[in-house]
Amino acid sequence: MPSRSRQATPVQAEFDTADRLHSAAIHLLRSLRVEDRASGLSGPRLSALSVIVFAGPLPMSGLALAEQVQPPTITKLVRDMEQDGLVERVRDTDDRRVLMVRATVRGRSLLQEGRRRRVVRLAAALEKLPTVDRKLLARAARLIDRLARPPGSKTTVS
Amino acid sequence: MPSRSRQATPVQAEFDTADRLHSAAIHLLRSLRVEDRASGLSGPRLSALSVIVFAGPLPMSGLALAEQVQPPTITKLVRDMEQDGLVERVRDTDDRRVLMVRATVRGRSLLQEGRRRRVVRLAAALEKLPTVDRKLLARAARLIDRLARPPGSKTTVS
DNA sequence: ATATTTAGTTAGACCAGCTAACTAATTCTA
DNA sequence: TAGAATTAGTTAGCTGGTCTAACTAAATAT
Repeated sequence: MPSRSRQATPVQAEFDTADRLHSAAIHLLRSLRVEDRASGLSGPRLSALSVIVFAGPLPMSGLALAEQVQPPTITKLVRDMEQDGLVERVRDTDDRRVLMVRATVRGRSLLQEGRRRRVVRLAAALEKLPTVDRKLLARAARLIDRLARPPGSKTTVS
Repeated sequence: MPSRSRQATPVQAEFDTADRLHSAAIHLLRSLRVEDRASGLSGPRLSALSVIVFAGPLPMSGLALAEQVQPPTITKLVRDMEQDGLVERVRDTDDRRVLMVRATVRGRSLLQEGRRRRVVRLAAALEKLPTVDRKLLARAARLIDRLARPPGSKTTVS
């Protein structure tokens, strides 16, 4: 629903792009959400689990940072995922305040499955696109992700 | 967190792009969410209000369609927005089952303000990008949005 | 005239996010 | 080294957005 540029001043152009990107992201995620219940892995879980699998084990705080959410959000997320047997929390022996989160075998395999499910529809749509468009989107995805982690995000994660 | 392609088979390539796009979208929205409370317009509200302003007045069902959510979601969203004086619901005189939603003056002006706030950080980041990248993202945004409305979405709504 | 369909709502559940206030462990400092 | 300050994480309690199932009311079709 963006693109209400009357006469695109330079600034207006970026603004429109930003707006369009924003609403595209909303719609994209909404359309993917359909697969959620099927796999038992929602977007946030999927995203967190992915970090845990590929960058873990890591402390709760590290996960919060990587996921750009507040600590309590992670507490709840990880607690629920632990209950579902996807991850485990292990007290760090050096610093006994920190809890390391690591994926279980089940978590690992569900991640593969869940990612597959969730993006499969998108991947299918992608396949129908001309090669140029696909390449464009591949580059765009990287750009967007960088854009979305602006100031001091030095997260190694992905 | 994507890009775990060992050897990119054709299918694998699309899968990776899809995955990356997915996680880019999550991160993008999270990073934008910071501005939410400031403007009082969350993502969904902003998106819906945008539809209402530029494609409205329109029936609840039309809004649900445009926003790709179930009717009850719209009921609540619009009810709350009405309470906040952003929109009004008017019973259609022809078909007295339908409720037309239209933006109030306040809604209109808050939309401008809200969009500005919410995407301003993104737009700023965009400005720092080389022109090629900006153009790429502008095209990508359109593509993504189309991708996200797959089968029979003939919504006129931008 | 009744049955069916359609538009929207209500009820009730769930998940994801937040802030504020807390506990426990660690580190700093006087 | 005792006490203060900091840091990691949790709990409690709120808001918002989403869903499905079951409903009401209006319109349409048989």
